[in-house]
Amino acid sequence: MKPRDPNKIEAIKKATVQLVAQHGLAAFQMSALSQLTSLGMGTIYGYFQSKEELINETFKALKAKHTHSIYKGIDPKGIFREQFDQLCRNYITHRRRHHAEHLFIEHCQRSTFLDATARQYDAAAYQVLNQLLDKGKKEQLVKHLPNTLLAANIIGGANLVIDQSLAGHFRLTPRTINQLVQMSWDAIQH
Amino acid sequence: MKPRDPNKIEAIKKATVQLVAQHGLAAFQMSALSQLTSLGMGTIYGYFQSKEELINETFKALKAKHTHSIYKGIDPKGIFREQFDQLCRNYITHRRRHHAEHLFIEHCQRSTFLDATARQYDAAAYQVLNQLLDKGKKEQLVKHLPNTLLAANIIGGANLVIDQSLAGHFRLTPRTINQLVQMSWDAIQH
DNA sequence: CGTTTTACTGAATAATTATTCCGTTAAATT
DNA sequence: AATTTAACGGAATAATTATTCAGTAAAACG
Repeated sequence: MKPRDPNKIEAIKKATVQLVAQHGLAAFQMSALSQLTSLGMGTIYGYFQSKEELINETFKALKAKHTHSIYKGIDPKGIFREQFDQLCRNYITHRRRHHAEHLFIEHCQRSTFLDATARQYDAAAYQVLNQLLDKGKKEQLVKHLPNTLLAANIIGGANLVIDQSLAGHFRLTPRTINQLVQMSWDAIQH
Repeated sequence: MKPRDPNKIEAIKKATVQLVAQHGLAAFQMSALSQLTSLGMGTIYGYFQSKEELINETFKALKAKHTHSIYKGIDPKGIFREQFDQLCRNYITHRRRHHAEHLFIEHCQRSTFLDATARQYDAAAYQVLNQLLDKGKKEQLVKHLPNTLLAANIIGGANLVIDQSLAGHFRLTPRTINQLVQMSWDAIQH
């Protein structure tokens, strides 16, 4: 019975991300979604059973996509410092380019909308970073601290800077990105 | 006409913080607030004109309180490294002890609830940190980078670690707090 | 072409949730 | 203690917002 036009599915998800990123989950209404997509209410409910399902499906799709694309382009045989650099840059670039998606994810994580399946998609995202940090420790390049601590410094710092930058309070240039990565490196290096 | 019992005002604000921190602004309902405070709906509306006013008043009160208490206990004549340490520790301690309040603030900041007045309370919070960083640069102890970059690393890292810790994924001990502060120092030091 | 099937629309309905308002209780004043 | 005044509770109402469904258009099929 369900229609299955992939273009519409994607359009609906995309608009959902945009609206939630812009005004928060609290203000996200199906009627606004209908307007933004120029689709009737009924059409949207043809593709998603409920608002909750829509949020969860959108979340899972994004999370899978992100996990995949942040960890690519890293030479598995390269030297550690270069791998670290590449990873930082990937993350920064990705978060800047897909900022609305990251905001959407964070809104969801702080809400009660997500079901159990969706929450599982979350843990997987840190796996490759952990492996990299472990390798760095073995080579005596990285402090022997819990990965949680190391990762928090890298990710947390980057997130705040990027948010400031996209809010117009700071200008991110190739130069300042270098400085940011260097700071993270100084923080974790042995 | 308005009743003015300060105990009730505080009780209402406190419950608001708790509920929003727990389930997000999207799920925050006045009826839940009535239940948690054991006050009738009418009573709450005697103290606050609307849900929106309630959120804004609660936000402003918290923001003012936090800004004040995070920057205290720092010896203005002490040496820089000790001031930096104290500030980091203040922030970490405060965010741990008042985690729900910090979450509430972040939920508000990402929403459309806040009015113009409330948003002004936000900028003031960074002022003392900026002064400290400027001093550090003058003494050649801190990298000559924009404060936004330096601050983001300190605050961003701490936030993530504390959130992980309160979610039960990591144990913060005096030892790991030291390590966290040391990482921040390594990140910003010249 | 007529017929059937499928997708779509959006006003109508249902469900949820903010807000009001009046009866009641407690406190203050005389 | 009688009377006035202020605070409170919570069911009733109003407003908002999710969801449905009967009608319509478009596509697929013979």
